[in-house]
Amino acid sequence: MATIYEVAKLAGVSPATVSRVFNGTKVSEDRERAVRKAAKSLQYTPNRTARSLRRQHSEVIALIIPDIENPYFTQMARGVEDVAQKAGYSVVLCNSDSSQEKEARYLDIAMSENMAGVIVAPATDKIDLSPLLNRNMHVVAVDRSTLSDIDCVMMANRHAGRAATQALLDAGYQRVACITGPASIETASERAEGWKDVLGADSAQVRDGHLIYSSYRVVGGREAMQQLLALDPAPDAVVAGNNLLGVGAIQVLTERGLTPPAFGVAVVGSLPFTTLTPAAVTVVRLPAGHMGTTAAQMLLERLRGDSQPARTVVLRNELVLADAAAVD
Amino acid sequence: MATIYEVAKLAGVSPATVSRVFNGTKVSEDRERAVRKAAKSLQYTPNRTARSLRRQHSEVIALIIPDIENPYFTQMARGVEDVAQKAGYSVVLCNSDSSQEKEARYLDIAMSENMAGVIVAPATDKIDLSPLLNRNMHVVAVDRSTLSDIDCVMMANRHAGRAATQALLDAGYQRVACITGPASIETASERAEGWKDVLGADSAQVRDGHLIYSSYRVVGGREAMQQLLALDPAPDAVVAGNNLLGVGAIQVLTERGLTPPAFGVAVVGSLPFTTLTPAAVTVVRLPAGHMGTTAAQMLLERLRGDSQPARTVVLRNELVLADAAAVD
DNA sequence: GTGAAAGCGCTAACAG
DNA sequence: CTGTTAGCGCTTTCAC
Repeated sequence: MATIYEVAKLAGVSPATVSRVFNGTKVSEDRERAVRKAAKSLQYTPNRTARSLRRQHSEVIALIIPDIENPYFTQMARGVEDVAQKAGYSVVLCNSDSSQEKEARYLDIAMSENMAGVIVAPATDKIDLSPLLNRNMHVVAVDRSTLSDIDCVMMANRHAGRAATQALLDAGYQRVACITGPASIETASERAEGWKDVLGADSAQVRDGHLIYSSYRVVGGREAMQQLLALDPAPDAVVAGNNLLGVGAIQVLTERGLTPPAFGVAVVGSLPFTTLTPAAVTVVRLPAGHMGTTAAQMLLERLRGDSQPARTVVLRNELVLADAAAVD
Repeated sequence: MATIYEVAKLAGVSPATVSRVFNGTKVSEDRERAVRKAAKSLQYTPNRTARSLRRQHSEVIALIIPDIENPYFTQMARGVEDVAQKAGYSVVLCNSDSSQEKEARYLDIAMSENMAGVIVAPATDKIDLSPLLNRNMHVVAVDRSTLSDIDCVMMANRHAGRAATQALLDAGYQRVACITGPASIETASERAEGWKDVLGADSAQVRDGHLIYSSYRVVGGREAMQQLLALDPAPDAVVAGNNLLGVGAIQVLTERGLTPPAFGVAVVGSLPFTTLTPAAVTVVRLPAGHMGTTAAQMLLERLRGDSQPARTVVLRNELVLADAAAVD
């Protein structure tokens, strides 16, 4: 691997000059030409490790998400990438797998690799960002808030829960149940709160176990839906707290011949790969990609030196009564 | 940020001893205790950048994929992660977005960040691995082969294409069309070859434009399906070359009231988030997760010094006539 | 505008 | 077993 010293020697200049050429500092035209030529002939690539060590930061942004298999998060990742790339940053995706431990490990890596910044969708509410913050690293939270005083971009979760529930009621369903994620996850409990808002805290549903906290996964949706169908009286509609829960619930319903609209379904979050009939399922679309771009923009501002107080931005969602399979 | 020098001073030992403690080299028990205590009180974290610079390699593996939004690849990523984690490596995911340029950029980063190795699903067949290989980096290809002489793990694509086509014929469909990805992508052309194998190169379908090369995306499936339905005579069944193509095709069919099995559909690749009726769609399941674990294992072997000739492993796929939504 | 030189934080000889 | 020391490749004052 060629170094600046070899390039310098070949070009007949000092290593400092080579460095300057690759960092945009002014260098006389002829020397620059010589350097570039030498660099090319030696296949020189700047060593980022050395550069980071010297500069104390790299040009890469860490994006830590709880579930790499959930399209919601990968769509968000796309958003982050799009804006980061344009600003000259690369983003590396880390899957915490909803594990606090793995998450801590990746946070540690981001720190000790001198990464430029991190965007994290916290796996739990116990995430500890203090080591990074003490080191003056920039971190922005997405999807879920943290205890730390940092920039944050979230969805209007409670509102989404309300909209989904109301849509089902408006469609004439009588007993609207709710399946959501782990109670310890903010998005899950907030969406459930939205459901309660509409039904009323003392309604029959809320009393009768029509609210199920499950895992944010397809299998969680399946199990919860089965539980709901075993109830007496059973619900005639359900609000699914996220996309995967929605898929699981619909799968079970379809298997039992209760394909929507025979049984009402509203899901919070898009169903990007579904093949369902249009208009059968209500979707409260969450702008995952937009969340990603917003978070990336906020991080970039910080990296550029912006030091205004921490901001929280809440993204509006969009009620879609029509085709659940529509492109997002 | 604390350094080993500060820890050394506080613990009353030399920096080398601190380094040894954090690298598993033998150190007397009392000194080790002193070092750990000092490290903890200073919140010391080893600086990976410095370590990589010195050691000339890091403990992270780069995984470069062409589409982060495709569950096929994220499932593969899960597989890679699972085995890498256990071996003490972290994996960072890079999305090349099917762009040769972005891919090159990430390859460059992997190289200049001294990463331990890379696993790449090539965006195009023109991928140039020589810079990495010249540097003696270990790279394994997944999903698609390269011109370089490296380890590679692939699916039995042609066989999958054959199986899908045959299943449709066995089910009684008469005119089986095929939608596949860009002809320049190996998996796409191979799966189409499988389709041709079954129908016969001089069959009516093959002559009549019943094979469409599209993009490996939902919208590509939609467009191709619309084209096929406009044909006269129109096909009565279709083989979709990958999961997203399958989703797009089924969406269009459903919109036109041709929900399978009214129109036959066989897809190469799983449909993890679909909500379709069981048994309506034939799926040739591709073991994406397994591909990931296999690739990671091969890479790890190389990192441990294995230098046997490059191997290519081809994974068997599995024909699933039943529930397309089944868990993989 | 350019070069010399001093590290960034760590590991790995090399002595002891 | 332990300390001293010389860099890994780069950027960046500081003089010229």
